[in-house]
Amino acid sequence: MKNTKRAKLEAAGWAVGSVKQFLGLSEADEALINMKLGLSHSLRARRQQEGLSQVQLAERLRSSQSRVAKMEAGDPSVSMDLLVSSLLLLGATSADLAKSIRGGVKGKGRHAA
Amino acid sequence: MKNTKRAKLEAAGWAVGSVKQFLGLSEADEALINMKLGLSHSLRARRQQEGLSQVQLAERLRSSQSRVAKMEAGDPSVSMDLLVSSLLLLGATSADLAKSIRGGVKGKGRHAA
DNA sequence: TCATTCTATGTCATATGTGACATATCGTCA
DNA sequence: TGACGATATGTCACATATGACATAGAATGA
Repeated sequence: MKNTKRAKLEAAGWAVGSVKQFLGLSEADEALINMKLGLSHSLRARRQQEGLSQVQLAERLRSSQSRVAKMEAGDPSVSMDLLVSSLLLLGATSADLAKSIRGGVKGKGRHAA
Repeated sequence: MKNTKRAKLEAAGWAVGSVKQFLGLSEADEALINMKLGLSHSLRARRQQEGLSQVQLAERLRSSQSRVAKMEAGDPSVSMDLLVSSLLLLGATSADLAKSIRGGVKGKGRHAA
């Protein structure tokens, strides 16, 4: 993963999938990104659900606010492992994660195709 | 992740979950490991389905035989990202992955509790 | 027995991810 | 306006994952 524009575009609310051929993304790359974005959004949703700030969540995860921000932004520098283990620490079940992964990005995107 | 005995035990066919308190594993750690094992097994299943050797699969993935072996063995050194992207390259869909993740290890384990 | 093929395991240099820090942006309230 | 809290972004030292290589074990066939 190199291109950073990608994540920015997507985090900015693009309908994911629309940027596929735009950059040289393979189907697999695209799918992986979608899955990660699904997890990112789940993470933010759960955090807000619990009424936590990024700082508070970072404490629970024994991480830092900046990393939490990056997780939620779908930054290419965050691994799926980190997203998943964070969600698990927030109480998500395997079934929850499966849903996030399968559904990819759920939030009604602006610019929807 | 540090302990390597863990993966060995599990790869050896233990009913996953039975080793939980045995080592100092949190629920989250355990869940993550289960998910990874589910993916590992899916990978092996798909490879065999296609009649590929580990060497052949490694070529497709632009990786090496040893890493494929480690992926399939559930070695702690392999990331979820690698497992997932490998499965995607093998043609798995998001739904397939969701299933593997949700179900964790599927194979009827010996030593079942 | 020896070859051959496939898989497992250990090690290493390099690539990538991570937490931490600084700093910027944004919104809200006085 | 300024101050405050929350979030975003860039950078860096250190940790971990990765591909590659060597080598060992296991299974099969001659």
